[in-house]
Amino acid sequence: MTVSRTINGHPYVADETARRVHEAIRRLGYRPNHAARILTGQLSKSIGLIVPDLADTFFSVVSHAVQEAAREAGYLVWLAASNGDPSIEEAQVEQMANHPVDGILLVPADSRARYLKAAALRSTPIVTIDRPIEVAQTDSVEVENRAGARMAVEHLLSHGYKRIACVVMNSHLQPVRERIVGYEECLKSTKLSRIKKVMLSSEVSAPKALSALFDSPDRPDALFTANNACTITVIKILKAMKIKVPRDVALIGFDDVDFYTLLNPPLTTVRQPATELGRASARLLLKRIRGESSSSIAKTVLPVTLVIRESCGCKNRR
Amino acid sequence: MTVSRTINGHPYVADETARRVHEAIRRLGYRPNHAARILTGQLSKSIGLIVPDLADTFFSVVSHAVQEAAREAGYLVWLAASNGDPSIEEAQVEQMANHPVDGILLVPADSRARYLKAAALRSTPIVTIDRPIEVAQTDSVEVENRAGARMAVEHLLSHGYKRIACVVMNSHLQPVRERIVGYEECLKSTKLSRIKKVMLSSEVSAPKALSALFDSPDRPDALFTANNACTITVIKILKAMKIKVPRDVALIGFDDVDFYTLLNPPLTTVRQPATELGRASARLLLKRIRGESSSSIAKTVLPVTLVIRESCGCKNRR
DNA sequence: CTGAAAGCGCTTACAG
DNA sequence: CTGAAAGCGCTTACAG
Repeated sequence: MTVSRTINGHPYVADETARRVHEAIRRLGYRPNHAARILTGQLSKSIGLIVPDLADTFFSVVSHAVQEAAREAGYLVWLAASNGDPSIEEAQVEQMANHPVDGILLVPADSRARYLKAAALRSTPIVTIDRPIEVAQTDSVEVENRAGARMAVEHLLSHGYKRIACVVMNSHLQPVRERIVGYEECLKSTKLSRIKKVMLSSEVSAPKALSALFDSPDRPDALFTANNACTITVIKILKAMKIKVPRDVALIGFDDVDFYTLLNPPLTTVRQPATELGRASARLLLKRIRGESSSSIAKTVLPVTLVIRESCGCKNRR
Repeated sequence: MTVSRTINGHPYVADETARRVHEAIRRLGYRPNHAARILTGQLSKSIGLIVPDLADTFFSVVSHAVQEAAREAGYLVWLAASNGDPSIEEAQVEQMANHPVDGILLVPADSRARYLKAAALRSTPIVTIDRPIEVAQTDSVEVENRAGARMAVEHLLSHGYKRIACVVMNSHLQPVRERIVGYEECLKSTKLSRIKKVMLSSEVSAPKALSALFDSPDRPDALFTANNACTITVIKILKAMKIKVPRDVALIGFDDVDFYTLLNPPLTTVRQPATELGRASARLLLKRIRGESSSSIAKTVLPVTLVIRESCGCKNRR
């Protein structure tokens, strides 16, 4: 008891006693057992983090930020990757909740997965990152996907491009759908360019889809690639097709990566604040855990910025 | 008690009883409390993973593989990043060990850090990834750094390059030091080229160091960049200095990244098996936890491969 | 200021 | 095959 009080810095421990306790702790190499603490109803001081793919640059940056914010608050983080499979994700949520963790940060593989409904109702608070859950209400942190897409398309329009196509992969993902809507809204409002969407279903079928696009009568003069995987695939294929950017076709991607500055031409992209996304979601979850946030759902939307480099044609213009 | 037996699949539970237990579990939404299990001396079925920087592609790929291997074995993983700071690392090792975890996977920020000596002696097994500890003995999984460097340098020599410089950042890291040794060994044995090492201490001072190198009388005709951060920095600077690769100087890097195929020219590099590194270390740790491995230290060294693309001059040659 | 008692939710070992 | 007892290492609440 006295040891417990000393360790936890409770008042009413005589200096001399505290000294002796510390001395004994040192001598015996005593370490408090965390599991026992949890069992008495203390917070576990741990949170879970589940992302689709940790090897993806975007998620690894988000994860790093989460981990850092957690550490600064004295929290440890459990990590899991779902590989985009909702059933793996469900099992991990379950395992984490039973451990128990104080809360879970989640990038859902599928924002409409059935299990999310029950999971959101459990006592373990959940905060979603990047992709809000569509079948239930939880705290969420996301990014201005629609506005970001509009910024990209408006920039292309300002260059005078007339036939702007939107190329996407993983179009089932909520943020990607939002970006498509942003693209459409923008073109509809200006009435300058026809809407043309190309869905790339896999890396294998992508070359065929793109060559069809470029062989069509209204061959695009600019592309908006709505997510990272897509941008990279498109760059590879354009290279193979010997289509030069921005001379033959301009390109703006969504989601920025350091490497893009090294490409030829350096890529113009809509930058998402990945680190801020991680930090903000961790902070929100910790607030929720501490019971500091109100009972209503908190929704944070972070701004994006257009990083202008050369693939949009900005250099040629001067 | 009967519930415990049923859940854990012990023998001697009447079918009818088991049925009733499962029914009750379902009805009440009962979840076993993991913390209580740990307290009775069960394995926690969790391991810790500490890397310097999760946002680094190499470590994020390793982490993804670790996480996957752990999940397949029914283990959960704690994640922490040290930001290269041994004192942060020490605190995380401590926190994980107290939790407790069954074992720790560690990429040490400094393989000579004092605290590692005591940490290696603790009952929680440690397996190092990429960087073996130099002040103590633990299981380790690493890569053929020396041989990899030799492969790179030999390839450059086979192109007829005479003045091959080795450029490094973070030369305090054990694997980087090994690669430098490999570079030196190779040049010494052939006696064709003088040893020339350039240490880049920071991104800020790097341009000056490189322009000094290229202005010197024995300006190099080929570069071996011994780690990823260095390769990227060098590419940026060469671009700014308008030095063309491989026309003006050939380049081979150590550590491969998907993006390198998109560069102009595509980069020739020594590829480390990052995923295999993660999987192998997780497997080794799990074996150690299960007491399956012998009491002696296990050291695994994984092979590397030279991925030949164009920055070494291979295309020009044909 | 210090300590004895009870309990967190499990499991092990023992009794029936 | 089933259950009562004791204990894992802590903390809370109570007594002194």
